[in-house]
Amino acid sequence: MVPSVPVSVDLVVLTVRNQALSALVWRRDNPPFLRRWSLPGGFIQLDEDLPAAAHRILAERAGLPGAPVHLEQLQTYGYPDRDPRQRVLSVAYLGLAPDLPASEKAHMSWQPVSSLTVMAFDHRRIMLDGVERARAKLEYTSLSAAFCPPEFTVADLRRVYEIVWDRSLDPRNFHRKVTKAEGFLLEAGATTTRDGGRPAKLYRRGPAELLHPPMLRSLKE
Amino acid sequence: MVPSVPVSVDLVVLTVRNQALSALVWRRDNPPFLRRWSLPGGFIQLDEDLPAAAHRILAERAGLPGAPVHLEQLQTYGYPDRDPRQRVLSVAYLGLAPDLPASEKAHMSWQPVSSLTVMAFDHRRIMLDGVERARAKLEYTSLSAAFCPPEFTVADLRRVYEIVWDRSLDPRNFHRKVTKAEGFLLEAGATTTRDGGRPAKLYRRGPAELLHPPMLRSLKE
DNA sequence: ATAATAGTGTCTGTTAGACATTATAAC
DNA sequence: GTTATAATGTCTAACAGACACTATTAT
Repeated sequence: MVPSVPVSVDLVVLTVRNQALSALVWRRDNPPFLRRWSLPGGFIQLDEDLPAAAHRILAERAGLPGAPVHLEQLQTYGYPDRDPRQRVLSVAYLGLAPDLPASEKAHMSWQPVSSLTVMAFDHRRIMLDGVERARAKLEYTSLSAAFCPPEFTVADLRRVYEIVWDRSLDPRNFHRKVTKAEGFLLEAGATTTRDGGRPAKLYRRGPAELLHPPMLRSLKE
Repeated sequence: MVPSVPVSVDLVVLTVRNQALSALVWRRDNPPFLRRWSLPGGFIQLDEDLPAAAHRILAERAGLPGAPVHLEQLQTYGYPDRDPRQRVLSVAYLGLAPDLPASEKAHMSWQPVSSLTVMAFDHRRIMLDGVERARAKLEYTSLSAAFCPPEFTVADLRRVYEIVWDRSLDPRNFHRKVTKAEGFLLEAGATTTRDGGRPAKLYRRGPAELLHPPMLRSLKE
């Protein structure tokens, strides 16, 4: 006799908006945790793969169909009373997105991570785990570009690092490191003066997934 | 109506034995995959937490009760037909252990990772994901010491890195880096001449979990 | 012209990797 | 003594961080 458990997929979708690292959340309109912020999620269907469920929930529940979101599995949360109604196992996925137009769904909104101090279930823990994963991965992968639109400047990319890490970075050293890292950035050819001053070159994501050398967040401020 | 799925916990327990990175596996004695190597695993019980299930399986199924094994969640595998009999979601855990006495269980043995080219279900994929996680974590955490007995020499630790990474490392540079890394090693006071030559100091694990600076596997051999 | 931002160069201290040398045991 | 391994030291090239300087736009 093998016990079965309902399995949900919950999403920690992060973006950089208004100078703040923000997560996609919705306000619950039913008990338990009525009116608390909650991560978008849903139960997996029979014969549905986990990544497929994550993409379906991103489209249907989160209201971001077809959005260019990097999705990767985060962790699985399973202690028995994390949902007071019944035991639910939750496979969390981490999504990184550029600053998108608002979700089409009612009750769904981007909220700064720092403001989400109280959430439904164990969703705050899940969200914080996702934030820490994102912070760590910016060091040794090229995922920072997942927070940017298809074409972006070095300054755009620097602001992503500064906001996600909550640190200021020297623009000149950052420029040198990021343009020297093999396969990180490809010149798009065009420039922009949207930020004023000398025109900035536009770049696209390069083929590299891992950064050599990595962008280390040093110990000092 | 919420679909439920049986959930198993499978273990990738790794150790360094006979100059080889080895995993704890057993030979299946039932179909499907009769006689294939398989990871130790079992279904979670009602009201059982995931880490608790992992420890229970380590003791009962793997035959290593009370062994000093570092356990951490690896990943969750859920595509629908990974078990041909019925859909099973598997939460994999990674375990790192010193060279232990053999498991008490029949059919259970340590096999070199490189020899496990064919396994039951998707267990080879799971095992390789665990190996890659272990390789990566040796770089920036102090987990290498989890492969060592409570007291060990710098040379012991170096052999762990060399075998897990399949690289040779310069003993002198390794010694300098590892003894300078803050909180990595604590002198145990004693020495040993078990390897011949000048007596080597014995160390214990220090309090640090993260290494500053990290032990990078460089690009070159 | 001034202001603002982009991009390059220079200097210095730290670190990685290569490798010489010394230290302490067994035989 | 020789041999084996441990531990320390030296040198050089690469890199991080601090910061001066030049380049190109808008006003």
